[in-house]
Amino acid sequence: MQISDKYDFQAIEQKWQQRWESETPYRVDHNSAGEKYYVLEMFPYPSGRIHMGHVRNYSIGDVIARYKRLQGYDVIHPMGWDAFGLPAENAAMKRGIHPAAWTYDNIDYMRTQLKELGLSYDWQRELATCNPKYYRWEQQLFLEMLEKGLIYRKETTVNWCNDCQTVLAREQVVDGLCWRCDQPVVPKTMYGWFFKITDYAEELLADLDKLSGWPEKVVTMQRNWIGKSTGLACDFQVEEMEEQITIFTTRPDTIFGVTFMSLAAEHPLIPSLIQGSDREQAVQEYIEATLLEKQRASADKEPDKTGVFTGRYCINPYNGERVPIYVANFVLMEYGTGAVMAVPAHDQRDFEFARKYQLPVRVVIQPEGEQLDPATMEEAFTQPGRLANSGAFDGLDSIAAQQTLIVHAQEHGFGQPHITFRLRDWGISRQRYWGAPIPVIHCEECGIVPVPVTELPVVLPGAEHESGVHTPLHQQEEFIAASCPCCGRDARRETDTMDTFVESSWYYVRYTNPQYTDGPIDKEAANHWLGVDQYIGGVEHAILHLLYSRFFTKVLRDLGYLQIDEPFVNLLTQGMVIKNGAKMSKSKGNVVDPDELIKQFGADTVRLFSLFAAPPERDLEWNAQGVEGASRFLNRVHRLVHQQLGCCTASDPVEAEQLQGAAKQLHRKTHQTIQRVSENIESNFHFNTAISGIMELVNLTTTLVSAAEEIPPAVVREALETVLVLLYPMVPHFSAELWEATGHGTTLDSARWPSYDREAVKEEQLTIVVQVNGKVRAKLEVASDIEDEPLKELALANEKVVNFLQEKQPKKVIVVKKKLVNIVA
RNA sequence: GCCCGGAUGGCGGAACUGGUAGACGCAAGGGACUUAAAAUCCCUCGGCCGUAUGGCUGUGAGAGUUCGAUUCUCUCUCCGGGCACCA
Repeated sequence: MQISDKYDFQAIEQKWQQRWESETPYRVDHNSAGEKYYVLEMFPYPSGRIHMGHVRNYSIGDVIARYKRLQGYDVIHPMGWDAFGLPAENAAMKRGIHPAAWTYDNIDYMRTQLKELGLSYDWQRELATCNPKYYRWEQQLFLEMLEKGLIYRKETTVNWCNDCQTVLAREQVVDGLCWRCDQPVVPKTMYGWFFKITDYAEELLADLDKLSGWPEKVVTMQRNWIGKSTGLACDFQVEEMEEQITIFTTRPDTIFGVTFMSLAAEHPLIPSLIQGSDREQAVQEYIEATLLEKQRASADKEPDKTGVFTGRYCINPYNGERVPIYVANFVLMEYGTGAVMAVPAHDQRDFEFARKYQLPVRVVIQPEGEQLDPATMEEAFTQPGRLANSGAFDGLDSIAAQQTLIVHAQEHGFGQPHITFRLRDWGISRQRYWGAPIPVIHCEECGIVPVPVTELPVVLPGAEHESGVHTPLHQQEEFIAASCPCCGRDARRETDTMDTFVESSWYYVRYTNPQYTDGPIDKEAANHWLGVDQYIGGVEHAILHLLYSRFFTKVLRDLGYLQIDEPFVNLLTQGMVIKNGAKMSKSKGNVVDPDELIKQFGADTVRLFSLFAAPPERDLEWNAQGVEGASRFLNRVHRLVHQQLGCCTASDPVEAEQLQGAAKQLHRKTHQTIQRVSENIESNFHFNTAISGIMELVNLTTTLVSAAEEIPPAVVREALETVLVLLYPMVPHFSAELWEATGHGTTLDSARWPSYDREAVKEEQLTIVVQVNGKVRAKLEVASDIEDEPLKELALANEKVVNFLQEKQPKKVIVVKKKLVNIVA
C-alpha cells in the first residue's frame, strides 16, 4: 500500500508534459479532414506571472478542447500574448531595461507556467502582438482600411495627462485626476486617428440577434452601448438670420410643447448668434465656465442644470411660435445635433431647467382620464397619452402621432426621420512608445501619405536592444525623419501608436495561420477554422474588446479576407476568482499564487478544484481546504484503480443482459454517469455537477468492490475506465497515467468519449412519493413499469396513508407518472 | 435614476419542462486503526420538539396562482454588475 497511498503528481505531470511536448498531439492543420472546432480563451497580457483568473479561464478552455477532441473533432486551441501596453513601459523605466526585454522575459516565464498546467495548446500557433511579424500585418490592415475610407484623422479635445504624456480614456480619469499618477488631467486639442465603427453601427446592432450562443447580459450591454434611437430631425429657423438649428428628437409628438431651445456649449452656431450683441460677453463667459466644469466633472454626479439666454429666438416650424435660444450645460455636442428642443412638460431635464429660469411649461400630452396643470406639476410627464394644445393633431394617441408628425415635417420640407447612435467612432491614437506604429507619413506637400506596403513594417525603434531608446515616438527625431513616398521631400513620420485593443481585435484570425507571410490572413486557413466555436473570457470585456472584434470581423469580411459576419459563435463569460469575499488583488493581500499551489498539490488538483467549486459563469470563492478535498479525491481514485488493476486488465466483455444485483447496479451507475456528465458539459459547461457525478460513481465503485458480493471484473473495469475518460479533460496528466497503468497501449488522446447504453441507465425500481394534502407521508418502492391505477391502489392502501386519512374520504388523487401520488382529502 | 443578474445548511454549491429541498465537496462532532500523530476508513450533521417510531418548520420578506412553488405572477428588502444629463 505504500506506493499507492498518494500519487506522485510531480513525476506524473512532468512525464506527460514532456510527452505532449515531444509527441505534439495537439497540433492541427487546416488540411485535416475531420470536423473542426475552434476553442479560444482570451489571450493574456504578459504581466509577469499568471494569476488564478488565468488558471480558471484556461482550465475551462482546456476541458472544452479536450472534450471536443475526445468527441472526434479537429480542435484548434491556440495561445498567444497581448503584448503591447503601458505596464511594460513603466516596468522598463523602473528597471532600466527595454519594454521588449521585459515583455519577452515575462512571456517566457508565463509560457512555462501554462505548460505546467498541462494545457493542450497548439504551441506552433503562438504569437506575440508586439512582434513585428504580427503588427506588420496589422499595419497593412490599417492601410487597407484607410484606403477604404474607414479611418480618418480629426481634431478633438482629449483628456491629457502631462505626467504620463498621453491621452487618457474617459474611464481613466478619476475625479479630474489621472488614475495612475494622480496629476490633474487637462483638456488638450489634438489630432487623432479614428476607426469608423459607426459605419457599422446598424449591422453591429442587427447582428446581435445572431448571437444566440452569447450570454443575454452581454448582448444587452452591447445593445445599450450602441444605443440606437429613432426620431425626427427638424430645422428651426433662427429669427432675423439665415441659419437654421437642426434638432433631433425621439418625441416629435411633444413638439407643440417646445418653449425654448437648448444648445451645447460647443455648438458651432453660437458665435454667430451672439456676435455683436449685448449678450456676447455673458454667453462667452458662461461657455468658458461650462467647458471647464465639464472637464472637471467627476463621473458619478450630475452637475446642476444651468444655462444662459443667447438673446436670439428661433421659430417652431409646426406652429410658427418664437422660442428663446439658450446655451445649457446638459446638452451634449457629441450626441445628436448638439441642439435640443426643450419640452419642459414632458422631459425631466427641460422641466428642471424651466422651473429654474421661470420658463413656460406647456402640456401637450394628457394622460388618460387626467388633466395635467402646468402650474402645479412637480415633474415632467414622460408617459404616452393623448395630444393636446397641438393644433390639428389634438386628440391623437401620442405613440401614433410620432409618425404622423414626422410625415408632416417631411411634407413641409422642414424635417425628416432620423436615426442616432450613442456609439462613437473609435479613437485609436496613443502617444506611447510600446504599441504598433501607425504607418503613415506627413508631407507638407502631399499631406498624409500611407507608408507603401513594401516598406512595412514600420518597426518600433530600439526594440532589438535591451538598452534601446524607448521614449515616446514623438520624442525620437531619428524615427520621425522620413522622406515622402510620393514626392521624395523631407517629411515626418506619424508618431502615434495604436490602441492595444486593435491587436486583440483580430488575433483570433491570425491564429489560423500565424506564420503566413503572403498577407495578414491566410484566407484558406481562416475560412476553414473560423468562427470561433467557443470563446471564453472575463465579462469585463463584454463591451470594448468584444465589440471591436465584431467590428473588425465585419471589416475583414468587407476587405475580402473573411466569409463570416461574426467572430465568436458561442461565448462563455467566466466569473472572477475571489477570496474572503473580495477579488484577489495585491493591495488586499489575498492573492493565491498558482506556482505555489501547483508545487504543493499538482496542476491536476488545482484544475479540478477550480472547475468543481462553482459553475464557470459564477464567481469562484477560493478555499484552501477545498483544494485539499480535490486532492483527496484524486488520491482515492488512484488507490482504487491500483487496487483493482486485476479487473482493469480483464479482457472479457460486459454482458449487460446477464448482470444481477451489485454488478447490475454498478453497470447502471456507470452509464448514468456517462449520460449525466455528457449532458452537464453539453448544456452549459457545468463541470461542477459533472465532477460530483463522477465522484458518486467512484464512491459507489469503492463501496461495491469491498462488499461481499462478487462483481465481474469487466463491470469494474468498465466503471473505472469510464471514470478515467470522463476525468481526462479536467485532470489530463492523472487520467493519462492511470490509463497507461491499466494496460492501454495507446494514450487517452486517441480514446473516444463514451456513449451510454439506453437500456442500462433504466432503473428497475422507483421510489414513489406519496403525499397527503401535499405533504410527504410515505414512500413506495415499486417496479418502474407500474401503471397508474395499481400505483394509486398501492398508495391508498399504505398503512401510513390510511393513518393520516383517518376517516376522511379522499376527494381527489393525483398521480404523476414515475414520481408521486398526492391524495387530497 | 434606468437596465440586467443574484439571494438555498456553518461554507462552496445541487435540484430535469411546477412534483422527495440540501446531490457532491468542505468544515464540524463522534468512532476505528496507531505507543502517538499524520494519512486512511466508518458514523452523525438545516432548525425546533421527542428516548424513539415520528411530528412541526424551513430555499431573503410579504402576498397570489396550484392538489402541490426553490421553480410561475405581483410587491418589497438586500447584494453584485452595466449605463448614466443620449434629447
